[in-house]
Amino acid sequence: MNASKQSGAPRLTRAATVGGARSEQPAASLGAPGTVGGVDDDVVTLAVEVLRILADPTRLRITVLLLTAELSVSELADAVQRPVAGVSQHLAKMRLAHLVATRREGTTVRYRIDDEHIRQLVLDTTRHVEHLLFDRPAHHEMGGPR
Amino acid sequence: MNASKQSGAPRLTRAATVGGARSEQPAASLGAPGTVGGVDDDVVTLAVEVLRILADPTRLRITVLLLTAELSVSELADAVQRPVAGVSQHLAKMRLAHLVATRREGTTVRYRIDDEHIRQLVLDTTRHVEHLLFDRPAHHEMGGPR
DNA sequence: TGTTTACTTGCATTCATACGCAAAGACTAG
DNA sequence: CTAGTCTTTGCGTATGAATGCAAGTAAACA
Repeated sequence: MNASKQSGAPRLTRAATVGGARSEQPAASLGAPGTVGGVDDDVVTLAVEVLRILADPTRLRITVLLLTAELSVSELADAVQRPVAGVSQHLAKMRLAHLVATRREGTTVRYRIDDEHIRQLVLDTTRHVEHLLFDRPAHHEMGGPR
Repeated sequence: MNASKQSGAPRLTRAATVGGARSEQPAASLGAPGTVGGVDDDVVTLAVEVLRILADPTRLRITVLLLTAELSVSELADAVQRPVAGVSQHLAKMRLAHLVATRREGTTVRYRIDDEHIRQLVLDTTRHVEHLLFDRPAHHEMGGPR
């Protein structure tokens, strides 16, 4: 019995195949090389890296703020109501993943989103989640200060 | 100095405000109530919950597989090349977050994505990431199997 | 040069999560 | 009821990540 193959996932494999460079991994059973579960490994890796960064309240807020404005660390810290040092750490990770770009202006550093794909990804994500929230009234409430 | 307000983020606040029910939190400084950094709290909470789930290689692969087919646990386990028990655990979390729905068929359980918003979110995400990968050839390689 | 402002980095603590393994449920078939 | 799948759940462990605090760097200014 076997149900993987490319029976499902559309061109997820193809698209990345066009992209060029990728890591090599011998497929254990079947499917295209560099592919597991019908999804290209590199796409999964990159997607996970980006999603992981967005999957944090503070970073998500920062990202959304940066969608429309170029802001400094202290401005962001003030906006999301977190200590500056912490925000800086988050920004460092976002920078490592190339989600944001920086520009120095005197002693302050202004952050922005320079990648259009990232911008669209965030816009679409928030949009879908808003619809999701609209369709389903609160499911999982239950206190838990955090 | 203050740079937050709604100077940036578009209707992220409005949209959810229409949605109705949400948690209550007194804004520390300013901005709409139930809002931090110009982004609605509930939208952030839900988004983070969903993103967290997608931000795992196995779960992302499973999700993509379920985009186009209704599969059983063992089929999924085989496809993503992971032990059945582990896949079941992942599916449990996805179920808790209402990302997937199940249907029993004898001894087997078939999983599927029943929410159209989730489907679109995943499709858009993978699409954007593919473009991302296409534009930028590998940035962060560096030895280290797995 | 010394000081102030703005940001970054290092470190320790704490909490969350993924993984593997083993046991328990659920359902079909004899 | 017993045997055999398929799936779920519990548990211990190891790894990863967020947070707070303190020290370090960078640029403007007196």
